[in-house]
Amino acid sequence: MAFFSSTFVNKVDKKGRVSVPAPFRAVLTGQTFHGIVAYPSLSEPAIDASGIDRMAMLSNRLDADNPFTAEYDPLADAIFGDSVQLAFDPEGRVQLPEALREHAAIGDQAAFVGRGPSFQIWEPEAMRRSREEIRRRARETIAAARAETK
Amino acid sequence: MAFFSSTFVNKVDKKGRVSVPAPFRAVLTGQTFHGIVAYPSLSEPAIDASGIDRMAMLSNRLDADNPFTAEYDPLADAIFGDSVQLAFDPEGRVQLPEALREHAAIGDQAAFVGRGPSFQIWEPEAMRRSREEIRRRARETIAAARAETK
DNA sequence: TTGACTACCATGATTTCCCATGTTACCCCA
DNA sequence: TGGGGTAACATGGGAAATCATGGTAGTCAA
Repeated sequence: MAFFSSTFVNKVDKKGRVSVPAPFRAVLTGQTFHGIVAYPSLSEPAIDASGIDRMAMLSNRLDADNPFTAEYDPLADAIFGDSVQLAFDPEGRVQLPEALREHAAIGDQAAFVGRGPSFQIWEPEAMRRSREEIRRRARETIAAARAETK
Repeated sequence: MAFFSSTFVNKVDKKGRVSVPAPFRAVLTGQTFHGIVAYPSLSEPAIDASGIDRMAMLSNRLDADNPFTAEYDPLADAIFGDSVQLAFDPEGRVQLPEALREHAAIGDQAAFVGRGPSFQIWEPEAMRRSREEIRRRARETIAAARAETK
């Protein structure tokens, strides 16, 4: 019943290792796989990630919802085909594969962004820009809603 | 069901710690997470906060929908990316992260303002000004309404 | 043997916990 | 009703544990 929340920026060392923020690791304790599952985001230059339990759940839901629809194949393919299980080392770090780092343009820093049941990993500057854009839109939506009620 | 009400001003020490007013803590007892959830207000220089149960509710609603819809991203980001879970220390204090303190321009004092199911944290002087402004507008609205009925 | 990966160790910084203090609010009783 | 006592609370500082990070050595496989 814990969530991934908040944002943490950690360093990526020469070997490609990154510390997963301790609060995130805490959320994952007790799961069957001691690490995270990661795959490239379908819509953003970021890495989507969560514990393995959620992947299992997603798999079930996808399968139950639409195993024969047109959307299933590409979706299932994108998610499970490109997903990687990254185990924690004794210090709670994971090794980001080159392909994932490239997708998110991650250099020597990685931003972990909580999203409730899952989280994302961004290149910090790209995340800042994306977030700014999101806030701008949110404010516009609010403003539009207010204008309507007048 | 209890509500956050009244206003309390407490000190922020060198380490960034603040006592959450005892009456507010009392409202939060019994929740699954012993602390508060805080995030920057979209429209004001203040910090919005509440217990974690409210977050859990939001999360469940989000996740019940298909997590691959277009609305999911910005919403999940706004709610969880910017929110922080702040645990109580044994004395009932929380540590306000630098980013939040900055957003609300909080120095060595913080004002806790009850808002029913949630509360806000302000820099005391900014809160005073904001309240004054709100009252002024309320008076104007009333005055305008009276003028119309004449 | 080389390269990649994993475990192990060291270090500095931060955070958390624990204890002490002063103050205020509340209660009980004479 | 006045006074003393007690409990709750906000606050401060120091100690201990946690965490992020960097480097080194060992292991396995190609």
